[in-house]
Amino acid sequence: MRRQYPFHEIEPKWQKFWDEQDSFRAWNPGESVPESHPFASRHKDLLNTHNLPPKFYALDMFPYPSGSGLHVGHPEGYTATDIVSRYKRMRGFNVLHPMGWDAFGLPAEQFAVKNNLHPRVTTEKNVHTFKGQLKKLGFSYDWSREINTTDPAYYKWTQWIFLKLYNSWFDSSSNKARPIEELPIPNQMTDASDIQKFRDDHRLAYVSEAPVNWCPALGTVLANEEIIEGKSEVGGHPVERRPMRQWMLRITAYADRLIHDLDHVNWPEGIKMLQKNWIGRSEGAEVDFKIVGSDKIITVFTTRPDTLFGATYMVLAPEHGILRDISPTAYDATVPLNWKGQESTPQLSVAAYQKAAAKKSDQDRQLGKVKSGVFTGAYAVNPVNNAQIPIWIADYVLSGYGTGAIMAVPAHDERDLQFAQTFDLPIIQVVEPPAGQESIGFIGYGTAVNSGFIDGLPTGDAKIKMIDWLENKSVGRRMINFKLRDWLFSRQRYWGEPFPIIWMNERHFGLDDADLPLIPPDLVDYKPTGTPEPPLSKAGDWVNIKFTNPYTREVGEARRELNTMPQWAGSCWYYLRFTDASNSKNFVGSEVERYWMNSSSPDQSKVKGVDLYVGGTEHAVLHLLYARFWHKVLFDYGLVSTPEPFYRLVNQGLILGETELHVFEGANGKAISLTQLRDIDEEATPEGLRLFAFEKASGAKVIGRRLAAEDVEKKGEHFVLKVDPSIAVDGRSFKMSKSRGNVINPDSVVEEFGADALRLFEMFMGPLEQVKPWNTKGVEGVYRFLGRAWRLIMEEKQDGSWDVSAKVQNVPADPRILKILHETIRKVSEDIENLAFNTAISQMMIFVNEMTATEVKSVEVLKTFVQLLNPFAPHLTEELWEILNKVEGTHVAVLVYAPWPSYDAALLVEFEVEIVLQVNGKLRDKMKVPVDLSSAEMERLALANPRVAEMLAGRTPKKVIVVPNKLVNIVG
RNA sequence: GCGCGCGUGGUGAAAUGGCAGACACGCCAGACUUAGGAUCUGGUCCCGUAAGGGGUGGAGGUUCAAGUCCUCUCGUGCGCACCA
Repeated sequence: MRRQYPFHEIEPKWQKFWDEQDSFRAWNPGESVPESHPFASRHKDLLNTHNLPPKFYALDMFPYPSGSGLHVGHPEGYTATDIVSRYKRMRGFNVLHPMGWDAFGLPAEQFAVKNNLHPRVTTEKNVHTFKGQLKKLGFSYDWSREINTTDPAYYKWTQWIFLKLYNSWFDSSSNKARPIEELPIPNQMTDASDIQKFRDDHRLAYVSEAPVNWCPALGTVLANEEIIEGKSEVGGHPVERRPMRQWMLRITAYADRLIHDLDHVNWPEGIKMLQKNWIGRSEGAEVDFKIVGSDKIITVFTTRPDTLFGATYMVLAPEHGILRDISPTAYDATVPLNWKGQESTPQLSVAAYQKAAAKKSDQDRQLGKVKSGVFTGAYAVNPVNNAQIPIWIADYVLSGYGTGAIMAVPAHDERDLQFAQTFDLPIIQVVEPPAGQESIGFIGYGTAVNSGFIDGLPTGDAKIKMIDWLENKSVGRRMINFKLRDWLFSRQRYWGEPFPIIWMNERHFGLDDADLPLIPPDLVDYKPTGTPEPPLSKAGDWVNIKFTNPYTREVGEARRELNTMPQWAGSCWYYLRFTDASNSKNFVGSEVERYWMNSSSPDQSKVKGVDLYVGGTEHAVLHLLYARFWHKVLFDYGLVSTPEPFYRLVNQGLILGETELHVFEGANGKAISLTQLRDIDEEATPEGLRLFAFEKASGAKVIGRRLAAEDVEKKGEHFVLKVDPSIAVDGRSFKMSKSRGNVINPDSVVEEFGADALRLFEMFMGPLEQVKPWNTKGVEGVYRFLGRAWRLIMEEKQDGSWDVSAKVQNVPADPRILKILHETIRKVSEDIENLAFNTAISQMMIFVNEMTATEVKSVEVLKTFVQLLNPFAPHLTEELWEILNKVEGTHVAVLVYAPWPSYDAALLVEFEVEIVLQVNGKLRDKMKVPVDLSSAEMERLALANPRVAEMLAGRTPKKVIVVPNKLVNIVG
């Protein structure tokens, strides 16, 4: 296609200019701004008093620099924050808009292993590619603050924060993290090694031997959060449970705060909900059950203590530690008697069942399948009625939640009912449902029955009375439980932050801050070992060191921790580092942190944290939860000044591949033109047609093969399907993927249409938060719009070069145009604040359409319009700004720091408004009346209208509704 | 199964309870052109020659007035999934 305007010259020109001028530099408190910088001239007054203007922190989720380069999904969110950043800069804010690289992680290492390259090398290469691609899109990043999580100068502080966690315990009385030295030691504890162990058990970063998710294919353990349907999130490999010694972070201590503080941030409700569900708070009670013939007690957690009288058996998770103690006979041998004490067919031994359960993947343990379990031979005593109930083990009870044991109330729990029916266990109704509902299997709230002292109480009251009773008798207590588990924080990987931890005599010690960063050894072979032994074990010199025990001063052979941190570590605090990226003394300077993370202007008094954070929903739970957790620990120490990191969060919607047409036979469809499909042109090969036939649930007959070139006929300019005219065609969009062949490369879009068109299109597609398909024709549409805007000012000469149009003149604005201009100022300003970029662009299109039709074009008006368009299409507008300034004969200043236009409300006042006349709610006519006409007068005019009279057909109006300046509705 | 969101032209979408379909794609017609995958102008929800009527997944409801609010229902997307 012919170029609409010379973007190929304009874009590199201004990118170079911005680079050289350092236009987008954000200034920290205490920094001196060079007089030559446009920021200085814009904020002369403030800088004279050594003050900075109000800040605005617009943050993108920094990318993982993958080998395949930028994807069109990246620029979507980046453009949104860039528009806001440029807008805020013009509004006079000191804008922090940074970018960096989340460069540790599995894919980099896997790629490196496969191609026999060091991950550092491939990472550097990928970062270079990404950065080049981003620069070509004209984002206003302050590149002086670029950070990379794999840079020792950065991960030094990641390790430092880890040590903070390591050297802390959670004081539940003050609900805060405190230094481990302040942990109260039990009086009777005097032995130094006991004390050390006691402390180790309370650290926010601790070592656990619990069963973890081991992924043999990846050669590492994974966090619960990284497992989807029993498979690894990365690669989809099977995962098995096995006990391993791992580092955990005590995120559960913060569960309550992580829920509550969501009330104070401006996030999408859906994301708040996801986090709340993930944390999974539930209120209930713990109940202690005595075991018959033993002095042991089993504690269960229940949200329905009111159903305690209906507990007819108890179930323990297979991994429950008490099993060996309570069922010595049944543990290794089969139980000869069933739970009723009768002889029965032999069942598995407890040990055998445990073994079988451990092998099962999570998927095999899913709901809906037949429940399995074995009787342990032991009985527990129900504290409310002293009934002896059999104790079973079953894998439908999870070891990681609550106490790993439940009281089973089959009458009022779906799973317990299923289990009871399978094993013929008693079912006792204890809740009477509202009328008309089946009582057995009823799980809602009703009235207590067959329940002694709580009979007749509604469920809510019954719960309270039961808990009071339990607490009185010291056999139970009020309890809140969370689904959230502690965060498995170690990985058996090379390409991650090494732990600043040393092991000596089976004890771990944290490094001193002075020893950071701890840099990993340069291995020749950093491939996973295929066993739980991390790759770092291969670096003998690095691993084995002499160490002095800081407590005992004992010197000896020690070993470094061989695990590395997960990829999430670096992204947990990068937004803080951006505020002070080159600070070598601190993870971030406190004055700087306060400036950027807190409100600094009165009108933003509620804004705490990053002002705007835009990214994909894929991080709705993990990254955002982890980062909030770290932030809160830092907050407890006063190292950051806000309880939450991100004030306003927005999720951009996924961009799907271009719509594919799917064809059916037999339904009531018609042959359609295929020009919407870009790949069909004269050069198209049969393979090039992205056209598939597929089966539709409605039963339309399927063509059953991929369409070929023969199926398409050329009619004039268009291609038409040569299929039966009774064919139905359906359009569908899919996620972009290499295998589907529908990935759009931003580079090729920039090449063909320019960066401004790509930016504009991604914003024009629809609401930012919505999922939407790519459409190359749509890019052409906004590209044409930019061309029209360019041609408002420029004219093409015979030789193809451009010159200022003679229609552009130094004249006052036409009043009609002025009104549209001010409407556009208002609409664009409001829409940017609301991130409604699509409608802002629509308004600017309306303006350009109007302006195109005028003969003489006022420079002043055009300049204002160019300012409005600038955040969206920065290159084109800088060029036009320069040209218009020349025409006007004014001093050329960079548009980046030009003040944002304000609209004149007086110009928007209407003198006449169009009133809609309705009869019985139906539009019948319209009339023009002076603005703010009285209701009585409007009514009179409406009734006098001939169309209205006609529609009333002589009836007397029963009622007349008058909405001032809007409509009159006559009910007749 | 549970939770949340979304259903508007051929397509992407607009619409503080007040004229449904702004803006754009596509399509149709015209102008200018050696040419047009450039540009410009006009048209384009459905039925109807028209008057008029119908129309925001479906069925009800509230209201003078519903795409918008309520109830039910169907479809679809996302998330969680034996969490006691």
